[in-house]
Amino acid sequence: MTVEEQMNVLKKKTAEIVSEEDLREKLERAQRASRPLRVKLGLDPSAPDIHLGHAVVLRKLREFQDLGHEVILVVGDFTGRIGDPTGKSEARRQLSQDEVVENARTYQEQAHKILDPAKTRIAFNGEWLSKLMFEDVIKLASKYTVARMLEREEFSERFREERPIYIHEFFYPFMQAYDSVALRADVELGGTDQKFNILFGRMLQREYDQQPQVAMLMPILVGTDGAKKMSKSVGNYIGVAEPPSEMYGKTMSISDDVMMTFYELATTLPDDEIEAVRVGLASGRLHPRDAKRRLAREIVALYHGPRAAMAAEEEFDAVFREGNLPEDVPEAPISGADLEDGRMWCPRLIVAAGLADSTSEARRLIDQGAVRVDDKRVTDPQAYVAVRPGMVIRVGKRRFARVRVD
RNA sequence: GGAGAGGUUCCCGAGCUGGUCAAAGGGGGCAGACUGUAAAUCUGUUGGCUCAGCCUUCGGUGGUUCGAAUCCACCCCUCUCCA
Repeated sequence: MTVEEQMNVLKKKTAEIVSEEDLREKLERAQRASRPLRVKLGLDPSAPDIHLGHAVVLRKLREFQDLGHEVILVVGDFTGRIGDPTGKSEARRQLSQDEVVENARTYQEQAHKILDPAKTRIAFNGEWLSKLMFEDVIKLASKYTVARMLEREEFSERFREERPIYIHEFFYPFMQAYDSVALRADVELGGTDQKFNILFGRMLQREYDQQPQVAMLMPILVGTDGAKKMSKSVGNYIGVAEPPSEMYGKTMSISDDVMMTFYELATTLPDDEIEAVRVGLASGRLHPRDAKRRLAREIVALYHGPRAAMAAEEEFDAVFREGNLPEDVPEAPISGADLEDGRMWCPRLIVAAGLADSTSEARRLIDQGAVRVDDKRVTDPQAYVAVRPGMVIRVGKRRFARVRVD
């Protein structure tokens, strides 16, 4: 493939490239020397579930792989023990080495749903960062000023709002940048929120007389709430490893406003088909619900195949449009010893079945008319329920349990 | 080291001339209604406890008081200014 053709593939759906000229030059040089580019992605090891937001970046990496380039996933085992200020108003919790290794394993497994495992290398940045001496760190730190560090939105905002910024957080960009130096990265990918860190890598590579890496910044996907960036800690994410029904349901729960964004960033539909959906919605010929159903099917199919997507849709319709029970209702073991005369106080039963955290919460749910036992609504928080094996307790629309008596 | 401002329930943020405070308001979560879907909107709810009552919460520890998120002492932490 020619360099221009590669450029066209790589530019597609990418928010920003710093700089395009550098990328073109690197591609040309790589082609002449028939040496693949080394493309780096840093992974935060604190939240091991890969979600659709990560997938945007991973798909771009996949394109690099398909163009014959080399992908290196850098697991921040070292940085994970420091905490990344990105997108956080507070410093992150520090992780133990065991947690980091376990998370990395999960990451790798999930990333391979998108990446080509044969062309993916995993590296742990502790490998080189833990070898640096205090003297080395001081030298690194002497290359950058506080004022420049505060250019970073995250820091300046906290500074302005008089919220704490800990000194060690300033080292995060250095560490990530040093990763690029250690790996001699040609390209680093990340969300647009990673711009500062990735550019920092360019700066540091120059200091080490390396050709600065190209920053490839991918758009940020909003979460299911339609407001904040998709992230595990906010809890507004759709994970690539989630079961089809969960994925389908979560997609159906996004607000109509962000539907098109999801079409663009979370599916692999060709541009003209996405455009057709947009036009259909705008003209009113396409019902928003139907557009969202299709979106949900596309997303599920991407990770579980088209058959699972159809099945998820059928189940969704059965459960939420018709109010039926889902395919597999989780079993809740109830100890026979807790029964009085074969009966149990309803709030207690709900808690025992794992459908509420406390009897207080269960009482409230009953008061609110959310509880059904075998399709019969329970309205009295004092009620006792005759417990039979196989009976189904439903709390709200989404929580179910089938009773098993042990 | 000195001076000042703060630390409140999941988050933000009132309260802080002592009881009427399990603590306003907003966000988020959950539920109900409606519906076009786990959209939107509206309403309710949001510490625990077999619950018209009781128990534990307002940075920590002690104290004053019949009674403390509210007053006092000491300690810990954050921010600002000075050095």
